[in-house]
Parts: sequence; C-alpha cells; structure tokens
Amino acid sequence: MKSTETLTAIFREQGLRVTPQRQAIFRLLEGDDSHPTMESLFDRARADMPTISLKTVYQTVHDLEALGEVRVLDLGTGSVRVDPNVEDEHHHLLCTECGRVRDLPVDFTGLNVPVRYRRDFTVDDVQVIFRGHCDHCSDRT
Amino acid sequence: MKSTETLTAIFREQGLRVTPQRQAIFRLLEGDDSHPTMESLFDRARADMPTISLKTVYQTVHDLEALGEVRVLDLGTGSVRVDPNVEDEHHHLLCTECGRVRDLPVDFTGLNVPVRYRRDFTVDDVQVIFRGHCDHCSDRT
DNA sequence: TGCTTGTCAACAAGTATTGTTGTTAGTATG
DNA sequence: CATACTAACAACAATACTTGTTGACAAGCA
Repeated sequence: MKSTETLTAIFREQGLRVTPQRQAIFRLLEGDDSHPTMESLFDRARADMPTISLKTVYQTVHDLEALGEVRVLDLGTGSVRVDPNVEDEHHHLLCTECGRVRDLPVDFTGLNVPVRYRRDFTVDDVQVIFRGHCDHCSDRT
Repeated sequence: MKSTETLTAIFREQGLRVTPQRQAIFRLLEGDDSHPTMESLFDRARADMPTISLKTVYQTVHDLEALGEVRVLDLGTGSVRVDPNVEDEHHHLLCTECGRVRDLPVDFTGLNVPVRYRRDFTVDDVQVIFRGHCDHCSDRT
C-alpha cells in the first residue's frame, strides 16, 4: 500500500477529505500483512482515537478499495478482511483453525479458463483460497 | 448428488430421521445445477410444503454437508450456495452482475502450493472463484 | 474569515444465519 | 400393532456483520 502522505494526496485529488480518523487508518494499514478484519482495525484505531466509529472504518476502507489501494477479501470466515498488498499478485493461505491468512506470492499461469467457457463469459478476476492448517494449529492435536 | 432413496438410507444409517421436509429438499437438490441459496431453496420447498421453516432448510443442508453429499459455497455474494455436485472436482464461474454460478469442470494440476509454503502449512482444500460477466449481462451495456 | 460540502459519531435498520423451546412425529423394539 | 425414545419440527428470538440515516462538525477553498 502507498504511504500515508501519498494517500492523503490521492484522497484530496479525488475530492475526498482527509481527517485524523482516515489518517489513523492509513497508518494502521501501511505495511500490515495480517489481513485484519474491519472489527480488528476498528479496535486498533480506537486505541489512539476512542471516539472513532466502526462505520468510519468501513467507509474509509471502501473508499480505499474504490481507489484500488486495498483489496477487500471475503474468505468465508464471516467477516471481510483488508489486504493492503495490491502491488504483488498473490493468493491466500487460510488456516481454518486460527483464521490466520498468509499471502502466497505465486502467479498461477495455469489458471486460465478453457476456451469453451470463455466464449460466453468474461473473467475479470480470479480468487484462489487454500484452506488448511498452519503448523501452530496442527501441533495442538 | 445421490438419489433421494439413497440419501434416505444414508440418513437412517446415521441415526438421522427422514421427514417429508428433508425428502422434499433431497428432491429439489437432485440434479440441480443452479447453485441455489438457502433462501431460494426455502422458497421452492415452500411451494409444496407451506409450513416448512428456513431453519429446517439450513439444518438439512448442513447435515447433507456433514455427510459429504453436498458442498456449501461462500462465493462472497452475501449468502451461501448449495452445490449438489460433489462427484466431479470443479471450480466456479461467478457472474458478478446476475449472481449466476456455473461449474468449471477442470482439474488445475498446476494449483499446488510451492514447497516452501507447504513446509508449515497443510492444505486441505482449494477453492477457485472466477469472477466476471456472463454474456447475458455483458450484452445489456 | 466565511461558505460549501463531505465526513463524523451515534443510532437504527437490514440481511444472513443460528440458538431456544415446546410439540410433533420418525424409528426401533417388543 | 403399540410403545417409548428422541431427533426434528415450526415459531420465535437472538446474534453477527454490514449499511442506512441524521444532525453536528470541520476540511478545504475563495
């Protein structure tokens, strides 16, 4: 994800206003590879800024998504997750025990839709989710 | 998916009871490739059986899932979908306009996790979602 | 500084799913 | 066929996640 300063400039360019709440969220997401949920982002933002509302987090993240600065993932865990890594194409490893998500920086060139299915369908995006168990969770059995 | 008669036998074997409500759901799912949501299954079941409750649909589908007779998909559309096709390995084409889902009967042998990621992660399942637009929705622009 | 307008927090509503409960009915057994 | 056991039922309520509404406020611009 881009730096807080760059995002501030981009938001202003787009006619969006930059508030302390939004900058706090920018800072939290910068370099975060934990794929946080909206709720966990909210909790962390609240540490610095006790009055911030969950709605503001949703709004800001969706604005970032519309600008293509973050990805919002639905991995079937009940709540969506924010992925600030939009620079590198990657897929996801999801531990179904602890819910942790890791990036899988691989380009699956084999992942094309066969011609006969492409004839009447235009693919915009491919999402691959590997579900399984991380070592930490496998050990506890 | 297996036939209603076979499912009836399997349910009885497992100590689960076979009720008219459950058999109605078995029949609706048999050979259905529309990937219905719980709600749409419920609506169709209600045509024959006006008193059936949505909870019963959820329960029956989850029982079927536990027995491995159906798959429950979360494709990020807000509600889960029931996929009775568990015989053939396949992935999914999702039209983000109309929400329709089609099976993609392809085995992506290239879809393996690189060794260095497999070292501390055990993959149980791979889900691939191709998002895009079907012809019908592309034409309407 | 003052005006315009997007954003804020608080609150409420919406959607999907699951829990609770008293009653009904499927199933095995005698 | 009658009985007892207990899972499943419908109705209702509750939960979790996300979004809509609203009035006050403050950022950005002249």
